Amino acid sequence: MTANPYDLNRSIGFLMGNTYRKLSSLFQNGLKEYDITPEQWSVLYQVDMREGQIQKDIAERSGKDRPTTTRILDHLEQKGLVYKQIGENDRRSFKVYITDKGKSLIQETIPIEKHVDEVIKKCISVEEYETLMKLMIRIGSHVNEITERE
Amino acid sequence: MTANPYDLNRSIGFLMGNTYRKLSSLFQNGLKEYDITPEQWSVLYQVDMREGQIQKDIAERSGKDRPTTTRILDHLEQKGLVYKQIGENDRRSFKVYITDKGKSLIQETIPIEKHVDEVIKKCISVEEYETLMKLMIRIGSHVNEITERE
DNA sequence: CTCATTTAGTTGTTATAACAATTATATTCA
DNA sequence: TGAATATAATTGTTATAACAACTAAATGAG
Repeated sequence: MTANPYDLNRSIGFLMGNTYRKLSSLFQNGLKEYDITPEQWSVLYQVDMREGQIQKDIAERSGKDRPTTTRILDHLEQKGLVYKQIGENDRRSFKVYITDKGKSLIQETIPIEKHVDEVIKKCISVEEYETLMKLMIRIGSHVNEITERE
Repeated sequence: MTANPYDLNRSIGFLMGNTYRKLSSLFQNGLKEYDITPEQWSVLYQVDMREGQIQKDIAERSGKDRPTTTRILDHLEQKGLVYKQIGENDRRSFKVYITDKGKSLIQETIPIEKHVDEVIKKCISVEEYETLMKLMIRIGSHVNEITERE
C-alpha cells in the first residue's frame, strides 16, 4: 500500500461515498453468478416488498430519481424479473409487479445481502450499527428539508 | 410526500449510498457556477494537497480505481486545472500538478465544501460526527482487508 | 543479458446518476 | 367547458464507476 486510502477524507461526504462503493463492490462480487447489479437488486427487492407500486413511489422508496428508476426497471423487465401494468385510474402511470423468476432470484440472493451485513457487524458493535443507521437517516432527512425548502 | 424515502433501507449499504448521493447533490448544487463536479473537485483537491503525485497514488488517496482517475484527470486537464509531466525515473508514470487556475478554483470553492459540512453539523453533534467518521473508516478498512485477502 | 512477470496508465463497454427536455394524461380554475 | 398547470414516465446528454483487455515500461529470475 503506497498511500493511505483515507488521506483526503476529512470530509464526511467523500468518505461516505468511498465506503459505500466498497460495500457495493462487495455485494456486486457476491452477485456475480446472478446477472444482477446491486442497484437493480435494491429496486427488485423494493418491488417485491410492495406489489403494484407505481414507478414514482419505487423511485422515492429506493432513493433514486425517476429517470434512473425507469432505466433500472427496463433492465429488470428485459431480464424477465418484473412486469408493468398500466394504472387503471391514471393512465400516465404503471404498476410494477415481480415475476416468479424475480421472486426466486430475491430469495436466493437475500443471503448474499445478509452476508454483507454480517461483514459490517464483524467490525462494529450492534450499538454502533444502530448509531450509524440513525445518523445517516438524520443527515439524509436534514438534507431533504434543506433542498425541499427552495 | 407519498413514500417514506427510508423504507427500503434496513440495509446500511443502500442507506449509505442514498445519503451519500444527497450530500453529493448538495455540493454539486453549490458548485453550479464553477463548471466542476464533486468527484472532479475531490481529485483536484487531492492534487493540490500534494504536488507531483503519480496517478496511481491519486487514485488510491481519492478512493477511485485507475480508469476512473485517468478520466477525471483528463477532464481536469482539458479545463486547464491540472497538467502532467512524465516521471523522470519511471517513464510509465505521470506526475500531476495543479495550475494557477486550479489553485484559484479550489480556494474559491473550499467554502462551498465547508458549507456542506456545516449543514451536516447542524443535525448531528461533534461527537456524533467523529463517531460517524470512525465507523465509516473502520468499515472501509475491514472491507479492504477482506477483499485483499483473496 | 533475456524472457517472464509485474506495474502504470489507457481504452472499451455497460450501468448508474444528475439534469434538462419531452410526451401524454390529469387536474384546476376562470 | 376550455385553457393553463401539474404530474408520471421517458429520452437525451454527460460524468462516474466497475470490469476486462491492452500498451509500454520496469523488474526479476535464470
